[in-house]
Amino acid sequence: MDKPRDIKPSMIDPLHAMLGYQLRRTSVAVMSALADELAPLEINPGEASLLMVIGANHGCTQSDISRALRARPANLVPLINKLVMSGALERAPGKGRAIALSLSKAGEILYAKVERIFDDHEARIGRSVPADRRAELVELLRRIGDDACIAMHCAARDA
Amino acid sequence: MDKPRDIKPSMIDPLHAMLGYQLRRTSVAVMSALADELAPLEINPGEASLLMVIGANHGCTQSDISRALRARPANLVPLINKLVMSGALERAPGKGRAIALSLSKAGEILYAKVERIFDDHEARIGRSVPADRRAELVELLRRIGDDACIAMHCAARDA
DNA sequence: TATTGTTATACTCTATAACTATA
DNA sequence: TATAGTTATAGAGTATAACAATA
Repeated sequence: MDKPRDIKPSMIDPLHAMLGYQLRRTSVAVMSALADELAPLEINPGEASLLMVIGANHGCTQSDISRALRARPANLVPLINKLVMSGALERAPGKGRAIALSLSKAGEILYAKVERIFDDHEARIGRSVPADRRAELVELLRRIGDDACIAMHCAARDA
Repeated sequence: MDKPRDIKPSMIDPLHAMLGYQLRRTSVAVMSALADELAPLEINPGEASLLMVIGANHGCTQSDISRALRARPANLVPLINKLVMSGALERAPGKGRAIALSLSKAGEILYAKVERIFDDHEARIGRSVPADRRAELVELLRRIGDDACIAMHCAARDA
């Protein structure tokens, strides 16, 4: 994690007021904090969000998850394998080649712990935002992200 | 970049309302868009922010930059080397072992292009935010990031 | 054939440790 | 010795291509 070194007072930071840069800085700091909070469970944020999605969507498939989390199916394989290996996830045959994923008994227990850590984490990072403004902020972020995506695909199409 | 695949309507996204998750999603989308916008200059966002910092702080050193950008000095080496190699940066002897970095003539031209791309990029991603709210949003992000950092170091200290 | 899942792989980012050079 | 810079390297995270399995 970044050490909190003081920046030389004479330095000008031209990125200081930039939304894009602060988005990235904040995201890195927040993800790093979440990783620390999850460390006692010996899972990382990626595995934790996998558990959250499966816990809320019992029987969903790997491609359902890849669409929900916007991750490449290939990159989910090692995460799912680890959680199956550790006994948190169970696979059951699904339609076609699909495999339905669900939480085992042990998985439910882990899921409850992850859910709690996520809630605490949210409360912690949300402290700086007035409570009545949080939903608005999340919605705003979602819109900025969606617009960036759309702009990008337009650019790709025009090229 | 993520393909805009539709999520199955029956899927519940438990992360949808989470600030931490949307921060990350948005940051990834925005950075990816910036990378696309910078591609014609054959530099990436990291190299571009290096140029921005040096352009605004003529004669600064590598450790000044690493503090300003919160990057490891070791990770700046290949970026600086590339920009020196391409003729955009010049090195001059500084205090002690320090090296003062500045823009060459060619670097100034590249810097102007980068600055313009950054400005356009900011305008594009800021479109979703009412103009009178942008500074407030950036300040809010900065506070969330700083708090996450502090909380993390407290946790590390308490452990 | 279209969809799903898996393997292998490569590239980027980020982190640490160990080293050199200068005051 | 403290600070600055470099090298080598290891670990995530994320991307693609090629392939296998099922309807």
